[in-house]
Amino acid sequence: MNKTTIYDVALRAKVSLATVSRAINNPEKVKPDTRERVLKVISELGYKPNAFARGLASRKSTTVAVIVPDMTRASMAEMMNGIADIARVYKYTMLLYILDHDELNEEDMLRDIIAAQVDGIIYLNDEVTADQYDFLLTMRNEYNIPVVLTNTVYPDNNELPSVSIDYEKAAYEMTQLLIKEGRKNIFMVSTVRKYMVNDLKESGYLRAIEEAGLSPKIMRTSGRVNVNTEHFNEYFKNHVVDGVIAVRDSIAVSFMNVARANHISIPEKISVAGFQNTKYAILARPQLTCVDVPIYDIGAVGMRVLTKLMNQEEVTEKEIVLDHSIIKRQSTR
Amino acid sequence: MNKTTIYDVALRAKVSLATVSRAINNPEKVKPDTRERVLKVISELGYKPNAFARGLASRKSTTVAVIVPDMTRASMAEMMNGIADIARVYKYTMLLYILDHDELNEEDMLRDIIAAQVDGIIYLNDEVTADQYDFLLTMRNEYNIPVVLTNTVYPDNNELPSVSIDYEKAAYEMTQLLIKEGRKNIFMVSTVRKYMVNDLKESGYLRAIEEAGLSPKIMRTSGRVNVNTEHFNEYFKNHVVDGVIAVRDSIAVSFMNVARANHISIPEKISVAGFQNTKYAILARPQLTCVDVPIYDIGAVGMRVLTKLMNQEEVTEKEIVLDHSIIKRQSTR
DNA sequence: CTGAAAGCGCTTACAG
DNA sequence: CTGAAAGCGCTTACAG
Repeated sequence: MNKTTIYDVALRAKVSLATVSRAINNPEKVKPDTRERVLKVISELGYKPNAFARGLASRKSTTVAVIVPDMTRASMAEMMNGIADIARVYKYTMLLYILDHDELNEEDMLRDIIAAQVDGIIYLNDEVTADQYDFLLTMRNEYNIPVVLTNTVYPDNNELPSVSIDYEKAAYEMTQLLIKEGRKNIFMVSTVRKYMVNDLKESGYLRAIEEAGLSPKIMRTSGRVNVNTEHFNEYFKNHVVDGVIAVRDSIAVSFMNVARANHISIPEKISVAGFQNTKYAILARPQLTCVDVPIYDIGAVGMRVLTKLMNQEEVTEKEIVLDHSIIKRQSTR
Repeated sequence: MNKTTIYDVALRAKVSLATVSRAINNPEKVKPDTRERVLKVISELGYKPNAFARGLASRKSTTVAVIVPDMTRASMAEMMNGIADIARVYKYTMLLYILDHDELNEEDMLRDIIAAQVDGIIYLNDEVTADQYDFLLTMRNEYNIPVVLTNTVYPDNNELPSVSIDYEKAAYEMTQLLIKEGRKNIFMVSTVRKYMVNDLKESGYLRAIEEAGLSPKIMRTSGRVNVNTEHFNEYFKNHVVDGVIAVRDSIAVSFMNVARANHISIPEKISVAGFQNTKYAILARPQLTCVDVPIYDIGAVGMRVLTKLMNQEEVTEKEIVLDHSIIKRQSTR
């Protein structure tokens, strides 16, 4: 067990513990040769400052809270990788808070996070309710803890720094692509449950459709495969369709499955597109055309912005919009 | 900002800070009415003990390290949910350590984790190298930090508690299923990169094949779709095949895509099965028969075991094997 | 059942 | 550039 403490290092390096502390935290304040002597002892002893003592004394934790509302999102893992890689570079540890669906107790979480004394908060993915947004604002304004939103859409956000892509534009471009293919009856397949990010996709779709003088057709279904399969079967009996843009890859694939079961060939009869560029898109047949969201980068850039904020550096751009791209595959012509 | 401390509570409740501390940590040691008075003040003030001070004084952190070697695994998110739900119940906070692929610096991580003073460690998923295993043993034996492996296969493990399913048996059963369908040329499609969990699947496959007097055929390919598509095309030109069991759903789907491109009907000509029961399996056409791994439960049970160990409770079963099941869909007959 | 006091292992003004 | 000392906010023997 024999934990080595700062005293052990000081003793062996023949300096005071204050000097050891400085050698670690403010090396420039220590004379080069003593600094080296101290650092040598540190590595000999394998000394690592106790995080609690350090946090208590300095009021800094070099810890960030990663708040995840929904762990099952396909993009989660990839975004976490982006965050983790940057966190590693800047020596931050990640505290993971997965929101509980049953009872979102912001009050409790607030206290937990404050007790944990995190230096920053990064909020992942899509949905943030008004309550949650207020909670994040409280953290920032009253507790002075920097907050960054990554891949999170909040329409009235003009307070918190964010990193995302322009979903409205992406949907606009994708819709234009189908229009240029000559499609006239293009449906946007969105979700029954309301997601702000899907609202943006719908807006972009509507803008392109209206510009082209076509009539907008938005269908809302479930993300659950067995449910939406039924729904597609029923719905498209009575609707003419030659284009489908789904808000998620998996929904697009689900639609393609129904189309194939009904002997409707894709992309000959219907062009289909999705969002995200997941593995579903590549494994599907035909392979799915979709918007590629640079999810790793969103995480990495978000964490980088957070490190700047935690370090009191100036962040000029509040709302960072990364480039997306459209990946054309076999489901469109 | 005004952080409320234990002194504020003590003052207002007219007791010493020791009593406040006891009211929180050892309520039974405090007279009921003082206890209630203290707790009332605590909730009035919204007091939450500072985690650092607490950790420093008590040497306990109510924090567990969740070590994730590979975040991109499909099972990751679901297992995290299981862990998080139980962690929440027992009031543990999760520190997330995502291993760096480039340089697995166990030494550094060990120091980090020790510095963080976690009460327990949970190691997720599949691979653990000999070095990593040694590292975990060191944590347990020298630093006295309980460790639990979840869904992690280590052949020589007889030290660390683990929660998993019996992959050998699952593969054995799946192979038997295809044999009963009358398949004679059943391939196991495994990975080029060596994974211990896939070794187990191969063993189970071999056992069933040998029992049936058939000849074993193991093919190894890449998990990357574009690579294995090529590979499948090439390989099966020269091989007779009427059954395929892939070590992962996505590989099975990839194989089905190649089969369809070559106008080989599934399951008429070839039965195909996978492992995990991911969304790929359901979105594929035909829908994929596969082994269902109760991944949420593995996480939840693992965390539960860890709470017991951290709480010095006895854990009778060192190696917990949860039930799996085989989900028959359209890719087998 | 309760309080005074030591101590956990650091950081950081303050002197020098 | 370096050291002595206070203090961060708790827990926990030790008395009573």
